[in-house]
Amino acid sequence: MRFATWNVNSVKARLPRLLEWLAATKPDVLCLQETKVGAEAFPSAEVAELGYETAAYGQGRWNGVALLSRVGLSDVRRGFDGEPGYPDPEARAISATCGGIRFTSIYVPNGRTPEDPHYVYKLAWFAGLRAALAQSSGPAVVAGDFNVAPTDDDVWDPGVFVGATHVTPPERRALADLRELGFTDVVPRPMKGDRPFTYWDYRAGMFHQNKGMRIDLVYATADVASAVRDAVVDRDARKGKGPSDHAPVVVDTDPGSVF
DNA sequence: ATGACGTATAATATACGA
Repeated sequence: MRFATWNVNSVKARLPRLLEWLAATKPDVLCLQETKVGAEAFPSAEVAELGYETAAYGQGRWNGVALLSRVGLSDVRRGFDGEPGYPDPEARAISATCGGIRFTSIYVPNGRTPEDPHYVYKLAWFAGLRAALAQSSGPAVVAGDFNVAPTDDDVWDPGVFVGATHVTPPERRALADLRELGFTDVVPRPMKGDRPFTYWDYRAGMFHQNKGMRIDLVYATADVASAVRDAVVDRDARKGKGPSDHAPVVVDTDPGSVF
């Protein structure tokens, strides 16, 4: 199986690139984030022409997540039990069973700054996600924009991030709490350079200088993680005219593995 | 060259992103 995660930063604005990428990469399952459309406006018909079923969860202007699958898509759940909101729950998580694996596409709250109420919300959201995942069992993949760089090696210059969100000990603790549930961080290889960054700010030529962050993560249960044969950041998708500021992470499991 | 911010909206400025 090939599965992937990609923060597309608006599925409407990215639709031509998304369709081109799907046709070329052919993932069996794709976790999308920041679709920025309501479920009714998701381009389901367009991706259906490429053989994909869609489950979308959106609220219009902000957030929005979706799952695309060509290996089945069942038991769709939007959000999760006990999900915190700001104050109301936002479209940040969607789950479905595809090819025997329970996939969850997540877009974790940004947090803005460690002093901001959104930072408290971010940590509460992680805690809620952890509690919900603790209630489930079986092969699972939680993939998406975690908005946390797991280590200092996952940002281009730790000095720049002193006092900033995405690198604080409580945020990294939230990731560790998920791993303690039995999830493995499937670290991809970079296509180029020494570190597998997945996000580069649009501004000031950050991509071209490889000043990025690894914040798009794939967390897999042991059965799935042990079947992984390759994982890569598709930085080609960050190139050219009109890219998202995030690159997809593409994971291949052993063809002999059945879940 | 990958090439110097982008997306969305009750819009011509503002919120948000990380």
